[in-house]
Amino acid sequence: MQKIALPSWASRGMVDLFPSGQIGDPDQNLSSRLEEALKKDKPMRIKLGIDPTSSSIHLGHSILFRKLRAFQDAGHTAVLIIGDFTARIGDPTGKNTTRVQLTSEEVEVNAKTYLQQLGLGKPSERSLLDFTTPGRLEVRRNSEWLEELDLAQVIDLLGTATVGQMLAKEDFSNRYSAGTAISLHEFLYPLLQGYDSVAVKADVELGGTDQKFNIAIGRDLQRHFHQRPQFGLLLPILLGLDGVQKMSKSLGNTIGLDEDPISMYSKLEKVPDALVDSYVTLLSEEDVDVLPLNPRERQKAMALAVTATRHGFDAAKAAQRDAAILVSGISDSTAEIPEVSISLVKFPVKAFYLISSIGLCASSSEARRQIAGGAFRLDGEKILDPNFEFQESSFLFGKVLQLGKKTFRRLTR
RNA sequence: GGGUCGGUGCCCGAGUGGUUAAUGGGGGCGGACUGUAAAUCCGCUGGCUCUGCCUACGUUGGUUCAAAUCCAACCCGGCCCA
Repeated sequence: MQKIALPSWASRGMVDLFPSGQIGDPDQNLSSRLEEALKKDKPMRIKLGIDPTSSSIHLGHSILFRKLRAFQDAGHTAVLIIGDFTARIGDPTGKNTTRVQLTSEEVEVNAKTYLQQLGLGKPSERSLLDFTTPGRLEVRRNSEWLEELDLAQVIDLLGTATVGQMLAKEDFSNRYSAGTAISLHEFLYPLLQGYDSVAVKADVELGGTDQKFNIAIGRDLQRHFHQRPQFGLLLPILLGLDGVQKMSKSLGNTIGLDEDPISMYSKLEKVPDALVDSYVTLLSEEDVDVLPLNPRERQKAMALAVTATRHGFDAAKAAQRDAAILVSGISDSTAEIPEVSISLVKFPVKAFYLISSIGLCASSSEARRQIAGGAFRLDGEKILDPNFEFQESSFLFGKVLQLGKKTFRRLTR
């Protein structure tokens, strides 16, 4: 049997696929399985687990969803697992005291926002996942089956893995040798995630490269429960805006999926050069070969392409134009700037208070500092006195308040 | 369970009775510079409609005119022993 190449929609951006054997066994070869599925008109089941501990999704998450969508568009079934059970237990990983102990209500709220961000209720061409075509999506919660496990079954699960295997996992071994605590139930996590694969009879599991271990455990468990083991398809972890660390909310280097076109575009266009190609491959439909060679132009083209996948080409183009205008320091009445209403602000108002009350600074103290540091402009003119009083709200209507080089708010009624 | 070391601001980490909102570094934010950025230099980095007032050094109590610093109990973690 000869090797069948993986279609490009599946291989784009992929960093690892296992097993990837080319021998006659279709269980060893995803290409054959995809063909087989089409021939028998039996869609493959593509698993992706999400952790509803926070409610907002950023571009880093989206690369997995984009891949999931590609499988959907090829006629397969996306099985989206909301890890509500695991989230409720709380992730004990952090050495700081903030244990995320979410109630089931909070998890539900997060899950709902999550699904909305993925495009629930939106037309499918603009949404991240296809929610509408019948048979293309299953949304499951792992409490469905994890809640049912009794101790005997848990012990059975624990018996499938060894301490040595667990300690071989990179983060466990790091923490072990660094002397930081590892709670026993953390060992259960990979097993529970693996059991999810059994429960939904996954054929493929998608994940970041850091998920290799957990996905492999899923294969072991499926074999243990006499199922056909899943494939693991790994995608890179997207690096964040700093270009060094992975994109993560806690590191503050993210771009939210929901961000308006301008801030999305302007964050993207100043991503480090080294990241540009990977952003294009992972976050857009564009082909890196057609990008301009000049690094600055290449960044812009990337920012445009990526923004377009979320907001459409026209909005992205407008954002590009507006971003250029804004950075030049001149406010232009046509520029699309996020608006903020000042109708609730009581006048007269001091500058620092106005700024903190519309949320441009986290606290009034910070607003004072930023003003003193020359960070604020109103219609291009620097505000230097935190205590400057604006007498009338009408004076501010339509004006643009600017923090630093990239944050803008148009003040409205 | 026993011994021992330790828990400081977003993170790391100084400080061992008295100008301490707490040295220093990282990160973040802002300013200058630049192809935006990076690098570099500079400033800021607890809160409060702020010439002042609050809250902060694991928790709770105690000693003292005065405590992150001393004492006690408790909680949490590392290591060694069981």
